[in-house]
Amino acid sequence: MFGIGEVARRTGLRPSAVRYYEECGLIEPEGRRGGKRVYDQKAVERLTLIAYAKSIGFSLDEIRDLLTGFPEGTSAGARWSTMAAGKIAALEAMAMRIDAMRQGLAKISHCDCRDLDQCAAAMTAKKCS
Amino acid sequence: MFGIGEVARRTGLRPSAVRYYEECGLIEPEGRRGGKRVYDQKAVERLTLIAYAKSIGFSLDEIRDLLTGFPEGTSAGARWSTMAAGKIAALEAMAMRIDAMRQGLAKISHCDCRDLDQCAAAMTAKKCS
DNA sequence: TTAGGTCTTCAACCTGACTTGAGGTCAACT
DNA sequence: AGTTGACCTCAAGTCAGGTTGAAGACCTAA
Repeated sequence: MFGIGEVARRTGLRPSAVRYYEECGLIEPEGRRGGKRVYDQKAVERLTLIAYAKSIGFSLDEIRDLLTGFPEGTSAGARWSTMAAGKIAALEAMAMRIDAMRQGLAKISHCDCRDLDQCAAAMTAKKCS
Repeated sequence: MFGIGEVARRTGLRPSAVRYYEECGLIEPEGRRGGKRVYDQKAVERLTLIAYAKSIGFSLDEIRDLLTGFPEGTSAGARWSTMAAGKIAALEAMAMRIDAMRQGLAKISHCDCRDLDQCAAAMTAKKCS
């Protein structure tokens, strides 16, 4: 049994984040002892899962769906792949966006306008090389 | 000479955004007429430039630097390439981050854990395939 | 007894780029 | 005279994912 500080230490989160996740409905302490939250090993595991889900792009709302938004007994694979479907498309879009930004940056890096005013004028005229 | 609404229409921005850019020091109206902001063609061009800079990843703070943070007479190319240097690295990092997320998503999509608890336990044990 | 350490709650703050709303001005048209 | 419509200012709200601070409770060791 761990206090919130210990759970935080074990998961790399901060206590305030753990409380915040509780407020968002992602996790509940196993109980209270003298008013203090008490957690078990499963909480550590669940928080690790949450941290991982976050790292691959899920919002807290989505993670709550992942954890509680499926019929009891739905397999992990089914949950994950349902949730991942839209995310992958979003990542694809983001990757294309980044590529466009990179090309934009490359283009303006060898701009030979005299000054920004000329550059701006060229842009407005849609003639900026 | 245009009012703020006309300038906004020509640049695809909203009047509130133009006022906000003014507050941030990115642009000034050419003057006031009866209390109302009045803009010239250069303002339209400058706002177009601002919108473009935003689209390739610059923050408003960075755009203010771009416009006003160089010695008078610095060429457009010099300004852009200075500003772009760090951005390109940041984009690279972001692209790698997205790739990692994509791989994470692909991995968990064919997870064969019975349920999320098992999946979480496997993750904590660093044995999640 | 007192200090230290860990925890509690609740409200307020933070970032960035705006938007929204209230309440008012002003000129033009009917 | 009245009514649009475009504009003004200033304060506050929005989004997410938390953090920070104040004020207090509780336990333990010196």
